[in-house]
Amino acid sequence: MKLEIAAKPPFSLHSVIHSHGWARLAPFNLDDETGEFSYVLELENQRVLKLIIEEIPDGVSVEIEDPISKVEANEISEAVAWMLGLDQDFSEFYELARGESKLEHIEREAQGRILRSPTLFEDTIKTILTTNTAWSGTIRMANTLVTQFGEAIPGDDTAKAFPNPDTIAESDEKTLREETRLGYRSSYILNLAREVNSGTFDLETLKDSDLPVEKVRDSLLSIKGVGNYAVANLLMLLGHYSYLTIDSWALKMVSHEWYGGEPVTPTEVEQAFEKWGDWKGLAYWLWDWSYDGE
DNA sequence: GGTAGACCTGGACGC
DNA sequence: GCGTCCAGGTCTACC
Repeated sequence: MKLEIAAKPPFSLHSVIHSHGWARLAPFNLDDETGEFSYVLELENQRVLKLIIEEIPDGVSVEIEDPISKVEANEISEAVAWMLGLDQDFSEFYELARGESKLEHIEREAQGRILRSPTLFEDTIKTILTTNTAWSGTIRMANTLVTQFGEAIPGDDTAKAFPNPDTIAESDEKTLREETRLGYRSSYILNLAREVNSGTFDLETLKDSDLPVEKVRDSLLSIKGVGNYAVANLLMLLGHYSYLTIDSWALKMVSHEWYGGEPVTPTEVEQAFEKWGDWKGLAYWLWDWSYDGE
């Protein structure tokens, strides 16, 4: 079974996949040898399917091994469209960026879309898993979480979906610490799963909320484990670019780019991108640093 | 409101 | 082998 989903041009699946590290976090999978890009999705009816996503002339195709119903096809199409930002329009940003040599590549390569998970719950957990750890640690923790708590495709225990809030909520901090090895993040993730599962916190409504970005930010900041860096990352995934994902890497890059290697503060990083207004988060993210950080 | 210090883990590094 | 440091931060107590 193969679905075809249109994307607003210009579009590049390669640019979405490489927009950040998410393609390396389970249940995404990017095969370095074949180039195959896939995601294991659990549908609302709890059916678990592997989606193989490829670029086609006007968008993407999604290959599913087994037959699916029309309702399931619609759910998959909506999920993939969200994950790849197929409806997103960056023409205003492209126009603004013309003439800036450090951003001259973005329109040519159709950059701007940032790969995201089907749910904000999954992206929030993954963002928490990026904090205060090496990237290899983030990959390990996400993989263990999926392996330990995710629903498998029938007959294939190696392919599992991202766990639902209820599955994690039923766990406990000891298990998350000692078996999933999430460290001090265990309590953050357990609290979030329990709040979402109980309905205390309706996280998913923030995906298409009419609230001002400041209100969305406040709501996300109320999550334990989500601070300034994490909230900026989540806002960027939601399509709000007025905050910068200032982490230790950003400080190093801006220091090298404009301050001759001298230490800089988060305020100075903000100032460096102030001219890009509501697009500054994306300008920072897509900036050609051409400095490898070594 | 600003800022030390603690926090899990695992890989890199020096000895 | 072993100890130390620290990585794509955040929270809390304290001032």
